[in-house]
Amino acid sequence: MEAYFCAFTFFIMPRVKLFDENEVLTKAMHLFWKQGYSATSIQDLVVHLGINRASLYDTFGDKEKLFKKSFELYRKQSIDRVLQLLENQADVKEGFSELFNMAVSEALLDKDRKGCFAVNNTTELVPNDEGCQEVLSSNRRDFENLFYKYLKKGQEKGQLKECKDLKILASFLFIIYNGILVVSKIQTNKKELTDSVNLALSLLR
Amino acid sequence: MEAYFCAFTFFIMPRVKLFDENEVLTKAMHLFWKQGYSATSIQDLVVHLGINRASLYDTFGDKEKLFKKSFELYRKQSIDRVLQLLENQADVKEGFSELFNMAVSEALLDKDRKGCFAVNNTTELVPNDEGCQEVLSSNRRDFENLFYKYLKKGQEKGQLKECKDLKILASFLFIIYNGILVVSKIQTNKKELTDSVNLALSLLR
DNA sequence: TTGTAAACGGAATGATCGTTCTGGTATTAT
DNA sequence: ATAATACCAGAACGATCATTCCGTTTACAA
Repeated sequence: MEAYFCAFTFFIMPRVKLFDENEVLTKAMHLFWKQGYSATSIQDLVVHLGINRASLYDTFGDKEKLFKKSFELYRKQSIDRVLQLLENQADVKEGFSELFNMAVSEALLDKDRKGCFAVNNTTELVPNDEGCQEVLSSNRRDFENLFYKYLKKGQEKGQLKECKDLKILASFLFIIYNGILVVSKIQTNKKELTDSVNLALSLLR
Repeated sequence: MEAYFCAFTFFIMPRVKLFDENEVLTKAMHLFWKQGYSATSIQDLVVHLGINRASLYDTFGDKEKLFKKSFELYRKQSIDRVLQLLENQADVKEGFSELFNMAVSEALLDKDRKGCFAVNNTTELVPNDEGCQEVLSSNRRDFENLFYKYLKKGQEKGQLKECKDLKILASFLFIIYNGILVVSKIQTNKKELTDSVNLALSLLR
């Protein structure tokens, strides 16, 4: 009887997790996105995430680990969104037009002026954090590859008459995308932004 | 005699300043540029500037004032450099080519990967600091106006055959410039960067 | 009921933050 | 020599930082 009892104590599973880890991580993502790594304190996180300080450490390790997990979530979500947006648009030029104009619209609507987490991360952390550089390099590669495949598909459908090097075109579009994400944080005139975007898109012919 | 003495005590000028304020400010600029505002401590500054903690406060007020003065210095220097670079190049397209390629070269040479202080400042501070937004807006306007005047001059010399809206072209070039400054922090392949730059410049015709 | 672990509020840790203060030294015009 | 000031080294301030720990409550499977 005692042996029976001891054997089964290993399988006791008391109190399932109450808060949703992904939900909490999403909140952390938004706070880091808005404030950056250095300017966000654990106290900020405790208040904003709505979970206990100790639970935070138990679940995510430490501040840096939580930040990196938050950024990974952002990265995944943002590339998924872009992928979906482009896949839903059969015309190449129209696809990039939607992507860039969406970036502009969202930037101007966001009262927090968070910008793009990846860009923010690039400027805040790259000088000192080496591990971060790899993540951001992967991010750039992922976007450029995504752009490239989309361009290729459009080319095969005959939507690009001028025979440009699509690799170059993809990295050009990534540069433009980043430029838009930065400038739309300080330029609030939508027309000026969209005019510039359209000018850039005139290279897709 | 006593009256004579008292009158002249107003004109006693003991011990002239030993350190050069501009020299110290330049050092502060480089540190803030590299590390950002939040991640730079007063202790960092004391060590890096080589002046006493109290002298720092006597001379510059507080951390925020020192940061803003540092950024103003950067802003002035950077626009002066760009102005000079463009003025020394009679051909519009060649001028922007030099500007963008210089940005790429400098980014790849800088082992600190500091990027552009203005871009860093945009991403780090805009969400929370309102006074900073005005400075950055002025910065954008200054650059776009500078670009516009340079384009105008080129157009009058017949260097731009296609009749584009030069205001739009100027803000497009500012977006590209910002994009280059961000992407060159994580993209270390020079050829890919310059190829993209050249593609963007093909809009100048 | 009972054992187990999740989650909690909140205190405590030691380090570092920005800032101010103290006291002493160096320099300069009188 | 003297008065005035620039500059320094370093201590001290209270606040906040990231992190750990404690004691208690909660929920669930056995």
